[in-house]
Amino acid sequence: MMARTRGRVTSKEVADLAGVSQSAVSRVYTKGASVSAKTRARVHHAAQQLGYRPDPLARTLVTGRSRMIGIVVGYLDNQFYPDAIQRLTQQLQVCGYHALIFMSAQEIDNSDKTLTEILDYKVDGLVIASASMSSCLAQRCQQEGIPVVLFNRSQDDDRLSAVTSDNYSGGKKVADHLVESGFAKMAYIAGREDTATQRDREAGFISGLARHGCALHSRAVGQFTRDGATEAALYLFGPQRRTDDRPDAVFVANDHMALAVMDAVRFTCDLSIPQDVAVVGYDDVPMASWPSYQLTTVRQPINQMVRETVTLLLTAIECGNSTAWERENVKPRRLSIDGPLQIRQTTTRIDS
Amino acid sequence: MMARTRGRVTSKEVADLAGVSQSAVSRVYTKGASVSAKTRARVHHAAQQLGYRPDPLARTLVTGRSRMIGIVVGYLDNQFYPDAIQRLTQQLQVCGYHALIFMSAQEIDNSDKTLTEILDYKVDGLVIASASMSSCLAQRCQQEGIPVVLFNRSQDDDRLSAVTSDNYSGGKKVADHLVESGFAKMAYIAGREDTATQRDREAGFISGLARHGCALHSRAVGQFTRDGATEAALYLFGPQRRTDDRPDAVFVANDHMALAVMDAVRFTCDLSIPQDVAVVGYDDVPMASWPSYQLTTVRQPINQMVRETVTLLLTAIECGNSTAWERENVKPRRLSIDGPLQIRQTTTRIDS
DNA sequence: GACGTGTATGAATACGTTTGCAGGTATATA
DNA sequence: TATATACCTGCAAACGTATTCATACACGTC
Repeated sequence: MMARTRGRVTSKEVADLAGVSQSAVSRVYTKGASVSAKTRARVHHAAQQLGYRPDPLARTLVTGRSRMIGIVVGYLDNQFYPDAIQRLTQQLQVCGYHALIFMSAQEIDNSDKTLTEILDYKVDGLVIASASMSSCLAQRCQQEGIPVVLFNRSQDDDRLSAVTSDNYSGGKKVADHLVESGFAKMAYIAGREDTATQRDREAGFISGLARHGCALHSRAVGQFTRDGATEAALYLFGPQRRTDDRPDAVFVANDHMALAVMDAVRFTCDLSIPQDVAVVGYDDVPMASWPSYQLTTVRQPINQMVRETVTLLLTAIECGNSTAWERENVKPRRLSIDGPLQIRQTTTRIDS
Repeated sequence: MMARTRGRVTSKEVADLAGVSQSAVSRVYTKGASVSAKTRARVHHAAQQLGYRPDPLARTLVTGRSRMIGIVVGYLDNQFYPDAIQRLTQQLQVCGYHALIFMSAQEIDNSDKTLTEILDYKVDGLVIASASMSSCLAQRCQQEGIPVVLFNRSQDDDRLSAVTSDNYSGGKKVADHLVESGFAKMAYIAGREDTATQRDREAGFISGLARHGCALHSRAVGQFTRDGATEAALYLFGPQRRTDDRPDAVFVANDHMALAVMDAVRFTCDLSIPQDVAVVGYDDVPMASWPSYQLTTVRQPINQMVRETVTLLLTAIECGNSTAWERENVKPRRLSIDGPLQIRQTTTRIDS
């Protein structure tokens, strides 16, 4: 292994050492090309000797494919996303792709600029896990011909593929569980009202309650943020609220908020969980199972979601040329995967 | 704004429309090149009309600079890292760079493969925040001529720049605080023994204790993982330990572990914090200030660390050519930034 | 009017790779 | 032996940009 002092080793140098043409060494490294066993061996030997590795950028320039997938994410406060990113990255790596992670800033115009920059880098596909992404991006990607999959985020625009858990069904399961556990005055703390995720979870919850002849007792909006959730909890359970008007159970639109709600309920409102209030979340982030919280929650089948996301994206990418299949198989698909209710102590009635 | 149906708009097309040479349009987009106001205007106009954006990959191919910084990170379970990544990404974006995030897998050989892949993508610099990175990577990067900064991770090999908080001083502050608060039997739960971060925090703690005439009562290793910390806590505070041999305070090498310790102490060992045991962490992750924990901890001055990291990296990158400064200014620097002790309720003696 | 100085420009080349094309060699078939 | 077939191989042209070099031009200055 001979180390080059300056610059990279090029395929030309390998070719010279191996006594073949530059094309030959290129073909050795391009899968499916026709090359004899003899030259392959000679090239491999020369390459190893020189420490040669093909330059992916140069390759991208001519092939148009970068083997890079952009992942767009808003904030990483909510533990669900680091977790998802980690698994997505690994899964993509297994398939020979690399993940480019972008953080979309809060402002709309800025996120549009971010998108443009992503596209400039010629990613082969895009996973969008950020709620704050403007919807017009869809059009632009479609236009540039790069596949997009929304992750844990649906949208009205059904020209985009999306992978989510079955939010509606999840909400329903929560309703069933709470009613069957004997809770009566149900509250809901919503996420951002402009997201389908929020709407579906709430709709499922309401419909589930209705099936049992129940209705929502009260409602507040937490915007999917910790601060928002804290505020919402104070509105529902704060001292200004009459005790007989206080909900005895609350379904919070995600765990990130639910943990904040639990803290507010316990330490600011001085109430017990679940004796005074039952709490249910959504996601099953790692912290939900920590002893301090033991939060009942709908588990997002994250491994399955990741697997489906990658599959969807890669088939879309790899069928991008065959015009016959193109219309058939690349047609946007919307997967919603069912996740189980993980029952823990925040909803466990203590019969005393 | 005329949308192209197939492929990208090239500088040649812009040149043709503007009636200038391709060189001219290139010069318009390369800072510091000499272009007349007239042609600049014509090019801009044509570019806008066609929706032209320079291709960063092609640019990289010829300049050798990608304006990309690789960030290598191990796991994202520890909330400190998502937080750091978020800020690093934003700070880099401000400086006109993009962050490529890589997750180094657990195995050593795999992490080496990861590194190779990073270098293939021609990043201009590298931030390494992963403890599991083999040290030989240093050599390889130095050799390839790309600057590296270790973030929150020091190393024996002093050919690398590193930005950390002042771990030694932090450990000392913890000792001062615990002694002054009246605790007597001090325990320590260590991170991975092969990291300088771990060693420095412990050394500072021990030395601080010594200054007050105290010594460590007991010690366990948590490996920087939640499970490891739980196990360590059970070893120190589990039922098998005689009450008079039980530590009354424990300094845990980071918050990620400290939260696990608190859970184990409270819910498995059935002890009160801080009445039975005081707990101190390191990092000041968001959860440390949540009402459920209220963890006393050494705050990492993360904003300052990020700023210094970016500065260090970018000066190294941008002085890479001038051979005069090169030896002087690119010489590896090791910054350790002091962080305050954030006192909360896990160490607040209740005088009863 | 000659001459230097500085700026603006285009032609051409390089960056490292893939790939269409045409030729070339070997093996198999008639 | 001639011919078809398959498989390899090298040449050369891309991909989209930055940059060197030589030239052309404008502008003062002596």
